[in-house]
Amino acid sequence: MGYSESTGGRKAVFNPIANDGDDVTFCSTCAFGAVCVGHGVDKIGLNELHCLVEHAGPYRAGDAIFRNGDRFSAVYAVRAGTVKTSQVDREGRELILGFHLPGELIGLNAIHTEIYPCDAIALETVEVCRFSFPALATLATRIPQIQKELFRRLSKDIGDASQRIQESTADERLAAFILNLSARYEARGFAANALRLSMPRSDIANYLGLAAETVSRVLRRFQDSGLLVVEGREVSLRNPAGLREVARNILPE
Amino acid sequence: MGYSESTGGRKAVFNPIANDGDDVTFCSTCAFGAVCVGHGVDKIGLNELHCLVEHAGPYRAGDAIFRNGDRFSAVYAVRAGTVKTSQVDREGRELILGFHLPGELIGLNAIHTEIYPCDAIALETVEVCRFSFPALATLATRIPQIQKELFRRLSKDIGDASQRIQESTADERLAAFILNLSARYEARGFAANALRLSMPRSDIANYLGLAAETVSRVLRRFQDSGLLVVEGREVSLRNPAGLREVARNILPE
DNA sequence: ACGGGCGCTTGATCGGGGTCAAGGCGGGCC
DNA sequence: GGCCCGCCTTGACCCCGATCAAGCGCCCGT
Repeated sequence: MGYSESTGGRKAVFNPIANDGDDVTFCSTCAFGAVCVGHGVDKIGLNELHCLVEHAGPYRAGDAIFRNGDRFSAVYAVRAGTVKTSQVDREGRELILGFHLPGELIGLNAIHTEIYPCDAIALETVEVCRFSFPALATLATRIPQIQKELFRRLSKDIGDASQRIQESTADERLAAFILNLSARYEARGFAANALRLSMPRSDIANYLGLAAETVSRVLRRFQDSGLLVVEGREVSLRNPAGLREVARNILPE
Repeated sequence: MGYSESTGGRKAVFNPIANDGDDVTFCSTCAFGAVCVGHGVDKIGLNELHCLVEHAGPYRAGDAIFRNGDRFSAVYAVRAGTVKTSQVDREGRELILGFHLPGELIGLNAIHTEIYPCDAIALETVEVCRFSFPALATLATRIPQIQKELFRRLSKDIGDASQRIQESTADERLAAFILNLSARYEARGFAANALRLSMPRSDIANYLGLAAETVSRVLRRFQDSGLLVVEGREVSLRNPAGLREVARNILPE
């Protein structure tokens, strides 16, 4: 609600670069919204982040934010839309690393080699915030809360990737995937029980290590047993507790 | 060579805490050896790291360096021996996250929650260096090379975990596993073509998402086709190029 | 309105590897 | 020294999900 109402103030901002909204609106869905507002970064820190960020986009579905092999220079926070990151192995097969919603950071896996190890592709209309990494790292030395938040996000990505390795059945994986998306949408203020998949079945299958046909069949079985209703890419959760039961084996202890 | 000869100077060191060797020897196999010696940290930075580190161990096989659920307070660099990190899901099944050789950092995946999400268990006699994380983070704000090295290691862990997700056959996984171990041993100055597995087959199987029986069978097949020779936990690579060929599908592009 | 293509679904078959079962071997402890 | 237990191996069987194949429906462009 505050979002649409605040558009009237869009031009009365102090931020000289990414001034498409006032500071609260600008960061409310942004990667650093939490750290700025919630983790003790003061007005000055917020200001400095705003000076650092560059708003980029919109990208259309299929456009690349960065590409495998590009020289690493920045991390990006998704601001709107969904981004998929993926690699291609030497057989030409795609391996999808993740689907990234607004507020999530991409490019962190490139720090180590200074080369992006994956493509970042818009799945729908996408806007991002670009943070020059050298500048961000320098800022992190001056503002410990920003350093801490970077450490946190890197650490979380390790845990998330580890979680995906777990042995499990197609049912467990798909249930966990839907629940995970649902939770992330909910955390962003969307309905928890109705979500729109922004990627084709084949991408879901690839991400989960399944065949597209299996995704289709399992979704149908979930629907037949009343767990959810699927209509194209729209999914309505009808029995979240039941889904959680199906996924329970691979949810964190 | 310089190692055994330097023992004569063991007591003539400036480091007040972890003074079991001179500075070069102490760090030569340590997580921060590279950053101290190779990435531009000067004498002062090295000194500061030395003041921060606490040498711990020896741990015997089966001992825990830390446990799932423990409050996160420090990261550890393996100094000697091999450490496995593993989680237990709610069905009681183990999920092995990694095997960590000397010079590798463990505990980075706990930053995010401030709770260790896994057990760290010694597979043989192990010594570690403990770095209080708050102190390390503070030091990182003052010494950018240390901050950078932490970012790098976190980033690398993300990439490593992502790599493991890839669909692949038992043969590919096992070949890649052996080659990976071989390369890591070689980078630490050990023979590349003769290595000792420090974990039981069941742990290898768990780590690779296979059954122990499959590991056994595939190793036998590799041996029958002349790729390597297995004798208990001793593995001799006889045809590394052939192994690389088997693993090629899942090696980075 | 129509054609075409891509994404999705559903069915049929097949195979890699998990599981169950039964030894063999080796090392530690009394 | 001998026993025992845990690790490893080998064999037989079977199941989940991949693959192959066919058809459907929706959207998009002309």
